[in-house]
Amino acid sequence: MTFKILLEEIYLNIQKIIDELDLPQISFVVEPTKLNFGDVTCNVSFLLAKHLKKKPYEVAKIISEKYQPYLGKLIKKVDAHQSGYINFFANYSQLNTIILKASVKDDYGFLDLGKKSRIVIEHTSVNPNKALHIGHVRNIVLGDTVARILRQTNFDVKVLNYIDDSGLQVADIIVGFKYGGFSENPPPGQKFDQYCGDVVYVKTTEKYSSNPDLEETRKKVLQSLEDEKSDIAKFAEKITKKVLSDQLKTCWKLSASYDCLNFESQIIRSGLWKQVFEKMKEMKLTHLEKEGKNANCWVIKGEKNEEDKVLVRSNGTATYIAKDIPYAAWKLGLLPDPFYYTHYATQENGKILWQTTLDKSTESKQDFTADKVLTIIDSRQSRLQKIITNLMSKFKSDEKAYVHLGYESVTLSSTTAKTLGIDTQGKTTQMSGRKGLYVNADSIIDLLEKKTFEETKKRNPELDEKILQQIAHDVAIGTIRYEMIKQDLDKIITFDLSKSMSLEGDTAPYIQYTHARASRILEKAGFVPNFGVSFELLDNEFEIALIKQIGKFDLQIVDAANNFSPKVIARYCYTLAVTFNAFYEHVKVLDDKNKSLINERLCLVSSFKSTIHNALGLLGILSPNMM
RNA sequence: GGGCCUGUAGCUCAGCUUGGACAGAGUGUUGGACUUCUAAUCCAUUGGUCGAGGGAUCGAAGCCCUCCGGGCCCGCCA
Repeated sequence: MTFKILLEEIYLNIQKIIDELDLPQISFVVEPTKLNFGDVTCNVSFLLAKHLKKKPYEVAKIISEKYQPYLGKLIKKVDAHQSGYINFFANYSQLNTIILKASVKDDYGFLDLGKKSRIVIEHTSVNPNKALHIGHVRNIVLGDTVARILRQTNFDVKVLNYIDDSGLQVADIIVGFKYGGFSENPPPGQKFDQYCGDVVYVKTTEKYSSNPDLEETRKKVLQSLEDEKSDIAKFAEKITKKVLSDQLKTCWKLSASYDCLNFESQIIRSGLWKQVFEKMKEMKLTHLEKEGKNANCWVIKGEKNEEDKVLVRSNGTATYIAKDIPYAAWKLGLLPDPFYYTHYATQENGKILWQTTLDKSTESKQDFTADKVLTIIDSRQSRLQKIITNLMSKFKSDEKAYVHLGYESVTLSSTTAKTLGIDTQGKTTQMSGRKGLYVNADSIIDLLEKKTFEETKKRNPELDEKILQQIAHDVAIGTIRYEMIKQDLDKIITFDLSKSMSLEGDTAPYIQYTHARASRILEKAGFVPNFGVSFELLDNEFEIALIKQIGKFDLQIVDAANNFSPKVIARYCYTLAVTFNAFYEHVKVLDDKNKSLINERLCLVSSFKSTIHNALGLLGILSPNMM
């Protein structure tokens, strides 16, 4: 029972008034006020003003008049404002108790939007030939956060990580190992994924321009990758699994987790493509081009002015997109599942991570398909994703079955590019794995951990090294996750090394710090606050403001879940933290002489603490008790 | 040439889905607050023709149209 209930009650009552007065049915909004005009506001009078040919204020007066009988327990006053808004004033002596008691329950912020329905999310999906860079981190954090929000709203979420282990980028490092003379062992101290990406991949791709033979070799390697019995394929499997294992360490460090790893090589060998291709032919979604530049190719017709997309080359081989289509169809459960599943690892949160296999002798069948699929890939792939979305909507007869959640990429600031040895003349620049121009995820985490360790030690010199390290880690991961999530998906993030080290203002540490402050108050109080009281003493502006914010948690979750917009939760966390800091500054909880008041305030602090903890948890950010 | 995204304070961004009450934050500037529940904090100060123009509306940062600036994508590569 929270703000949401308030809104719903007012909405229903206004609807009743509309019916009673026989007014036209319109879709009005009841929402929390942004400014200091009561607690809840409604725009119905603006909308009705048009139909009734009256001024909004006149309509507001009529409706607020009619609302009088509905006033009572939760709403004590309704006011028709000059501007035309109808403003409602909550009865805090009642609402306080309701919100505070609800907020400390385990299920606070758990909403049943999904009704346990299955949703599959794919994210991360990094080529297994290099270490993760800061751009991949945006994908991982976005995907993981959306998964957390959907779980919180009672969806049965399964997270997939697609491993493109048979693509060109993998072929590149195989060429490097087999024909470029690179050792299979990295120099001491270097992670294998970093060695593959920073050294083998970069140096091998450099050689192609001066060595055309090597490019021929790459083509042959690429072909051999598809044949599971070839030595190249076996070797590649060994290498990519090693890279993958290192990449996953980074993902786990970022608090991300998965349910299943899907290997592209197995999708190719499974024969799923043939089935989908036949289906597409039947449904006339692809056709064989007779003439023109795509003669003898199977193509998908472009919409309007868009180019046709080649599916099968004139030599009969399938193109890149022909690997993605069966995978998408498989995720939607449109094809019989050819895979078996083996245990890859048990993750830190206790969840088992499975991996696909084609080996029938292995243990089990699992189900990682759903009627609803969310694929998280950056918007540079929007065009391809749009083709797949269209196809899937026809297969599934559902426009929204397959959703591409796109986001803008992470670019490097010119100063950061310069530290990597590239002069971009003041402009930001796209990262490039091939050129070795990127900021490595592990190294940025390390830098942040070092910095947060120093900051924490400065404030808590008496603390044990291990505890300091744990706090530093939680704050560092919080910082990087928050930076990746706080802006909208369609905004480019310009990554700057020095700016990313900021721990003040609108950052995770700011928010985490409020949690530490609240913990300390509760600790110093020396007793567990008693919630069995009426909370009528909490009536100053800081207390009320804080209770109000706490009561808005579930509204934000609904918004975030419906729009796949984790930023909403990030903004909520920040606003809630700001409100708490104002309270902290102006209300000395433990100083008061009135014991009952201290108790009620401690309840409020406790309520805040658990709400901010839950809200940060949705972002995959932990809340230390000390900082 | 076509498609997608974007333009709000010096800088980085909310607000736009659902038009309505003085356009909000952070950072930066300048000044102030730690014998007090941790100053990773708070308070004050400074700062905006909401890219430009037009349209519909009683009313536009938001909706429609045109233009301008910036980014990304458009291979029988993956």
